[in-house]
Amino acid sequence: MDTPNRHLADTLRNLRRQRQWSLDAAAARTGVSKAMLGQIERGESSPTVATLWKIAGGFETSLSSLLVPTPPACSEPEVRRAADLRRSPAEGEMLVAPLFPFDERLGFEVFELTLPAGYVRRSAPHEPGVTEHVLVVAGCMAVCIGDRWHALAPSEAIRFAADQPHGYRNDGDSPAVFHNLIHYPRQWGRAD
Amino acid sequence: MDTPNRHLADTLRNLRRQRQWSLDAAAARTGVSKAMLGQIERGESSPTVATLWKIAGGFETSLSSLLVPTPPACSEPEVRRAADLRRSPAEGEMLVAPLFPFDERLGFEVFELTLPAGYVRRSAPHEPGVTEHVLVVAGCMAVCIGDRWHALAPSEAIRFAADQPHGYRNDGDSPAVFHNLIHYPRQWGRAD
DNA sequence: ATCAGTCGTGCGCTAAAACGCACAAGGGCC
DNA sequence: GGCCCTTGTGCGTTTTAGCGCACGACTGAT
Repeated sequence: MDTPNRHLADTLRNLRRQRQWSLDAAAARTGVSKAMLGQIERGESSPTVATLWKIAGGFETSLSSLLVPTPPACSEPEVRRAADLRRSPAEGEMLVAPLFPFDERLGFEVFELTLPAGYVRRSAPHEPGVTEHVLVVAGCMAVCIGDRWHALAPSEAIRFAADQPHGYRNDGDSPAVFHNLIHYPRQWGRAD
Repeated sequence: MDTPNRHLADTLRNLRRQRQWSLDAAAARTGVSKAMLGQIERGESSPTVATLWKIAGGFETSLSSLLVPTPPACSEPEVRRAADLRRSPAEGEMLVAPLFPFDERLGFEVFELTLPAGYVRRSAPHEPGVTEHVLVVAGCMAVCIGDRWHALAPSEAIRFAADQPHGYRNDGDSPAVFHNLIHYPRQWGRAD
């Protein structure tokens, strides 16, 4: 399988053309011979990590951008209407409205959560490296991280590592609403 | 400079140990000889992209994770209190409260924006690949993407490519509040 | 003259096999 | 029982051989 070599070939050639560098110029900047660069650009050679590192350095770019295709940003605007959001909750239960599902390119997902008055929820830890954000929209609530509760008012927010037990609690008399933004550590360039 | 090889060596050995695989087992799964794997783990060899691809495949992980150190997630919870948020706006001006500044590890930043009644703002395009999210907290507003306006009510949201002219408008009589989440394309493994 | 591609050579990556090491299971003996 | 030696097995390392990466020099084309 030479998928990464193919992509490497294309991006490297595009990068060089884009900057109007000759093979010699690129060789001078990267410290890699022009012959090697030419072969890589044509997909005839699979460079070692060491030379790839020199190339990335000379081009002042990242290793990853040379190896894995940078996913194109979403072109069409995506709107979430109220009609899409209202998930039927059991009475007295938490209401979960997915605003934006997980997107590989962005690395996170966003929910709108509504907690009935007095509601308490504890969540199991997520995978290691997961970061959760709570942005209070309305109501008075508290977030539990580990064993400490953090009280939050509207317009306040908290960010915490979610790979530990955590929970939410509504301290007020009216429903509490908050945006829940969960970020997962990126896994780029999966091989299968 | 052998920084990536050093990191590759450590992470590869850790990964294998963590899964309790012998070199033979790893060789069977990756299709790379155990001798090669041993040398790479010991930092004695700089593998080619092709073999690195096979290794990533066998370990069911990403190329990037083998090459660049995965930044640790934030360990201490970060709270944004109301006191931190209130930026003094000129009267009749837009109020910008930074909730979470840009974080290299997460790739985005979050603001809370408040638009006075009738306020209209146009923004210049961001860099290519930037994705913007508008999550309406209160009020009736509209978002302009390119030349089209999208009306939004509370609890509604929109995601769009921000590398084009865009703008916000408050359609109601009361201030409109929304969370603004801006994602920047990641650049991993810079060589310098 | 400049740029891209090719040729020949050496070194390094890569795989298969052989090696050394540690540990556990037995087997014979006192 | 305790003891020593052997055998076997699994693991990581080292060796051997060759294929391919990587470079400098050359050629051709515009």
